[in-house]
Amino acid sequence: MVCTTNDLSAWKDFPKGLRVLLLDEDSSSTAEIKSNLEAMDYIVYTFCNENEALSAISNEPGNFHVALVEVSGSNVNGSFKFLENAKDLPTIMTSNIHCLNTMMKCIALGAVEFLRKPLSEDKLRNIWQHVVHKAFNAGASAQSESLKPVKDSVASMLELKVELRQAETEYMEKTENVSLAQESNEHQSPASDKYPAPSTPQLKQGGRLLDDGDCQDHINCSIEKESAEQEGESKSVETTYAMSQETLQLGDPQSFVETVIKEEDNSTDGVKIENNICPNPQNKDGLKNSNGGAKKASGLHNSYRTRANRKKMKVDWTPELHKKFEQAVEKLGVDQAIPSRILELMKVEGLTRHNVASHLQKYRMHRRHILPKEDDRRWPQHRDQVQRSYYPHKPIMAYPPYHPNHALPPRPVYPMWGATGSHPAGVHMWGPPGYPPWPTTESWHWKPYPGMHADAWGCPVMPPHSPYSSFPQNASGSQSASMVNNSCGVTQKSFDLQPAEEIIDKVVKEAINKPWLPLPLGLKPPSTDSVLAELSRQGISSLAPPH
DNA sequence: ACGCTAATAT
DNA sequence: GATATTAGCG
Repeated sequence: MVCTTNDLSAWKDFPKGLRVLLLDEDSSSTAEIKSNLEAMDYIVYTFCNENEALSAISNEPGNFHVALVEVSGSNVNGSFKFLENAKDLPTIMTSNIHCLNTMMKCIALGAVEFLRKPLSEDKLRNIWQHVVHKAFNAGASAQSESLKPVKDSVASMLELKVELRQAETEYMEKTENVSLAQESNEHQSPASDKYPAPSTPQLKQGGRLLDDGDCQDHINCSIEKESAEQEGESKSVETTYAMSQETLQLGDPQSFVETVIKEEDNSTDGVKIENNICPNPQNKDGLKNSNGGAKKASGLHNSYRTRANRKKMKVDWTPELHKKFEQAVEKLGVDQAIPSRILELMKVEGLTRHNVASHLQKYRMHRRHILPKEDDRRWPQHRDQVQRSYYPHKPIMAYPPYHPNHALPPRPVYPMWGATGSHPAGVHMWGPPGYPPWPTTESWHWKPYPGMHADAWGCPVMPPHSPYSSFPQNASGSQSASMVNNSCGVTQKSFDLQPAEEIIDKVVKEAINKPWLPLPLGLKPPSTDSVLAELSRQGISSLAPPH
């Protein structure tokens, strides 16, 4: 075809000579773009309607490397038609209109990028990237003759670079770029062609997520699978996750959540390279979920490369990721929340149980250490009756599940995870500014019983004066129990019956074994005073710090 | 195997 | 110092 080995040798100054199909109905802008591109040594072929362009493609397949297509208001369908019929050609859409839906549709139809007009020189200059990406990431079917030379050429360039770098470094693993080249040769999946350039072939993701209809996340950077973590050196097949067309729903742009995992790469001098990619901050508008207005950062992720080394990945617990974590925990109930189940519920590709366990550990620590203080601080009058109200412990206490619609106390002061307000700019993971990072409004259910909304909570209402004998809802008379039952209309047989000894044992035991959990009703943690009193009774007058 | 905690690393 | 990973134990 047009790309021959001669071209290859001529491509020392790549991307010079790359052939651009320019489809634009507006002749003046066409001329401008053309001249700009030509100034950059691209070879430009212009067309003013899609049929012409398409026939040019079909007549001379492989003649073009990349297409630049205008999406005009008047002929949107023409653009789409082109897209659909030129799947083998990396196609960049350009437009004055930047309607998110249109953009989405273009991308969904296979466009590699959507550029807003006016097309700056920078934008134009870089269009070759899509050609290279295609050359390396497209399936064999799409490996047209025009791409092959590109690939070879680029590969050889990269190899050159590798040698140079190796010369100046002591030890270094095979450069990712090389493995990239090799991998794309070996692991190409047939279905992996014609995806947006920045994204690499993806795993399809099955099933829906949490029942609130939340979105699917993809970790867009390669992580090793959990199965690989126990086995020694099995070269784990790297997978890079990106948006899949199956999950793409045109009318539902908010269903993309940004989830980023940083990959750390201790290369030569120990400089950390973060492969943190989220290049398209495009749609911030109207990203409200119907079920609660959760804001979603969205973005198509440019997974830049596919790598095959076994470096440890660092999971970046973005707000989105954490939110899923939190939702999983909520769904399970704090006490039932164990790493494996959370992992299951989160349905995040690539996340390992270890990651979740680690996060869970922190989460619990946070709850354990910060919350009681918060509680105290907010209701000092009940200092020695710290009541932890969120306790959906089904088996024993039969608390009602989390109710998403309950009213929140106005301007609640939620506990912060990290230092109080001393987070620099890195708060990105802890939610929108002004909000405390971890506990989102949905997840923290601190209801002082004085003003508690029993309707929403169902029943963990306890008279402020209730004695701290066990099970005040029974001990203090059936009155409170029945009142509660009446008021919330929930039948709670367990409250009507005198708890069996074993139940009490179980509760107490559990309270002891799982200190991070809220205490069941009627149990209270020892007050500071009583602890001190007991200590002094035992002859201990001062406390050594916990460590 | 799994969950949890503590130690370790970044 | 905060946060994620790893190791070790039950």
